[in-house]
Amino acid sequence: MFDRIADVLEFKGELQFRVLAYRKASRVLQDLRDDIETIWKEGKLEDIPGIGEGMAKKIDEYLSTGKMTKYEEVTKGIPSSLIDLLNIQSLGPKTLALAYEKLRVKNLEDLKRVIADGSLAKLPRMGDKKVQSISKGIELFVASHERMSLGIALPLAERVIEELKKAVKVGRISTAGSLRRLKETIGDIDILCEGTDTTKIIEKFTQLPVVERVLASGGTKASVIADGGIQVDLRVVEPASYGAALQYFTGNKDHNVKLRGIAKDKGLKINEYGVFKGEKRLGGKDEEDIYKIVGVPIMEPELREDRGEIEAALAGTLPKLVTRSDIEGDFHVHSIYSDGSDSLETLAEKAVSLGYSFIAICDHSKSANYAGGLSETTLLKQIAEIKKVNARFKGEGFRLLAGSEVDIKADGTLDFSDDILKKLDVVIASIHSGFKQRVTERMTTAMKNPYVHIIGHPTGRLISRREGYEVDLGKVMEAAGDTRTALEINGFFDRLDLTDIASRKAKELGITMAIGTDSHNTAHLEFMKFGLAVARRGWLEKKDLLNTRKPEAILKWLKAKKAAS
DNA sequence: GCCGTTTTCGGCCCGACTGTTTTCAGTCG
Repeated sequence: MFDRIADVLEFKGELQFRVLAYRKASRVLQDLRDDIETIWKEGKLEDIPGIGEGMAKKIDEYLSTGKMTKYEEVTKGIPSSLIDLLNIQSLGPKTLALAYEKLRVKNLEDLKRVIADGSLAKLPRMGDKKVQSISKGIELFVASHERMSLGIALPLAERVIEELKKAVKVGRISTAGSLRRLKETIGDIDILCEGTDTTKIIEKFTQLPVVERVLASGGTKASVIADGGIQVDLRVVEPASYGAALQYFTGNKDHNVKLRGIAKDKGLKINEYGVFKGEKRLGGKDEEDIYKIVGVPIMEPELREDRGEIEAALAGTLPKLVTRSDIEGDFHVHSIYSDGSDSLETLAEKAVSLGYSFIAICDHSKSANYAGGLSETTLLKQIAEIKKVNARFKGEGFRLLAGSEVDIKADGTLDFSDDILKKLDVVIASIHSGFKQRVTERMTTAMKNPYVHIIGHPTGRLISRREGYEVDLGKVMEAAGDTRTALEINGFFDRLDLTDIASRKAKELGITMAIGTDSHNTAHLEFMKFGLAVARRGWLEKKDLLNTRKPEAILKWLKAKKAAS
């Protein structure tokens, strides 16, 4: 609602700072790790940075009565079909207001009409070229205005960088923006590169094979649409400014605003070319320069979301984030026994090549007909084969863990009996059906079972496809703490579940987490990088993840639950 | 609309590109 208010106020020409205040309020509420109702009941709304007296009153009114007077006042008489048009590139609030006032444009159809009949181009400060770029914006708007998942964007960005390196000589080159922060979804791909012959680099970039269409192209930057309809922005800077530009374009916006504010208080100015005192550039070649000069310890890109990382840096309490080299293995791997496509041996070989000391084979359980779930008999057969494979890999310091991804059925019971479960090294319990049926209760019951070690994909969301279960994550986390059950960070890029914010909350509650890639073939094992991205964005350290321990220590940890119950 | 402790009023990050202008407004990130 706050976001919508911001949109409408902007459309109405309201003071920009007020608009920004609403946008910021919207963002901090979305970033909350605790339930807003809990904070509200404790009377601590105004403790949230960005929420002042005015916003708190509006939240209070909404939570008390279910309506918000300000929202109704602001949006009164403004059709939502009109405000939706602000998502069209090159069409901003000023132009839209003009079209609304002069030409009574109220929706996409109207807009298309005034473009076709030439009346939009005749308005003041409008012309054919402007209308043309709005037309292009409409095409993009209609085709896809959804963010793409990290799992799609990252390989595409890597491809663009490879092509660019082949086409022209460049210096340092990196992804920037939300992609460098490894956010779960990406709006557009930002690439930054270092070079002296900027004109040539820009020119070659716009001619790459992957480029479908050029949106804009200037002396230092260009925007194109690449295969698949995603926008790619390239920015070229000279070596002395590369670090400053990398810092600047990595963001996020609120992080940068805060850092610049700190710089400003010290009489310094940060822009994408460096840190300046008056006219004098104090640094900018490397990203570290910027933070160092401003007096804020540098932090990893994944943390730069203005979620308290600058404050933590200043207080010396930044987390030492878990890294890829800390990871000993993967907890969630499917094999050819259920709906995976590779054998136990092939999976083991790949895992060894990744430097792992274990992977847990967790195929589906018997009720999962859709995924070739294993019967008790087949599961026992699989356990026997795992033992054989382990004998082969013994000398390499690697072992398969025998596991199962056991369904929590719609009636709340588990798909295998305890007699079966206790034969396994590791048990993941997951919900695959009955998404709206007492999900929280079913999960907490499953956690009370001493043989259940991990809850798989705890919210069930599929990025941009499915909302997830009706689950009270707060209660699930409480139960995870009480029963000493781990929660999964599912690294399959469509899931990324738990999310970064939920993972951080779980960490704060002292809950251990386990990354599982939900692999269905050897290539999927690489999705560990996405699970790791979530963990790092959730401020997780080595100790917070079960994956960072050796198999013997893991088995000890897993068995301890049974011993304690 | 938020925020601060040198301020409860007056700030609020900064610059590139485009197009319509002939000095700048609008949009974007």
